[in-house]
Amino acid sequence: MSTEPSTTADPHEVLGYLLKHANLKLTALADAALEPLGIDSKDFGTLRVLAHREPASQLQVAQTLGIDRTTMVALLDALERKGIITRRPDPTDRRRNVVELTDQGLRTYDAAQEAYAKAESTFLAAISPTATSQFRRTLRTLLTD
Amino acid sequence: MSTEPSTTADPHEVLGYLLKHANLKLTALADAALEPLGIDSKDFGTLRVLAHREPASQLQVAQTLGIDRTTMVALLDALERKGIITRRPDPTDRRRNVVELTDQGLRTYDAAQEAYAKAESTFLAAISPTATSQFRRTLRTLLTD
DNA sequence: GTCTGATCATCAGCAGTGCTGACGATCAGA
DNA sequence: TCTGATCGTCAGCACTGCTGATGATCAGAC
Repeated sequence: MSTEPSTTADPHEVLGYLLKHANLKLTALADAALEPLGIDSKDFGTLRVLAHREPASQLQVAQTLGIDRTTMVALLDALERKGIITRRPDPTDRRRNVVELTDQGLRTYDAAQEAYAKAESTFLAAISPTATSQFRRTLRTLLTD
Repeated sequence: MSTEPSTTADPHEVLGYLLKHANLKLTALADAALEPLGIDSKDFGTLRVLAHREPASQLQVAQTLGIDRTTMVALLDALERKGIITRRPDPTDRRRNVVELTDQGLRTYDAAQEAYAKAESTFLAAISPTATSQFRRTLRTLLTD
């Protein structure tokens, strides 16, 4: 049986391939949709975290996104240069930077949210709403395992 | 509505996050399972393509895997150094290299296939077989769109 | 035959990403 | 006041994937 593979004959059936390319496709769609706003899907992830939390430290944001704290630095540098976020020392713990959306950042986020939703719809256009929520639920289950 | 986001409040709900981390988790599991064999999940993809085709040119393999032809060079270099594949000029078109599994490569592939299947099962352990095939089908649909 | 344009594998170089390890500043507790 | 830990930052490394160039080769036009 192990020398007579059948179901794995098509590399396109392999989960790793499917996940990788699904991710690539969605990212490409999102990046294209967000490009007019001057941000990409990675930036958008950061904005989303900031928009839905109390002003957070850099580390908290990074951990929520699942990226390294050193990677977060450059990401925030770029967003700060664009006037989308601000950093200021946390008065209660001056080791920390409090990261917040600026007013402009909030406007950018609102526009970005629409753009991203559109990209996600495009990505999901081929499957039904039921299949979509099932898909999302499955992914969540696989991760929280 | 766009200023009152609800379903997107949790960054972990976002498709991009879910896909990325699902991919990361599966890759980590597969790499760990394949590590004793001296290969990783990327190498395994190459082996699978080679095992299920007529001896193919480098370009064909790269296109099947969806990676760049220049990336394929280094990948095959490593596999050749390990004695898993061979390259020889195609007699009918000497611009091409015919890439083939060696006998050792075939043995490695057989072992790798079992190891990878085990990793995939671990990854999918939390969902039912029905949900698994549904999941696979959905991914395929999203990509062939 | 001989050009011309295309194809293939390779290589150098570049950009993006993520990591480790170090640093200074700061905090919390002994 | 010490000691050890934490946070943000930075330099440096590794990995990946890309572009653009090169040399060898092929196929078709003439």
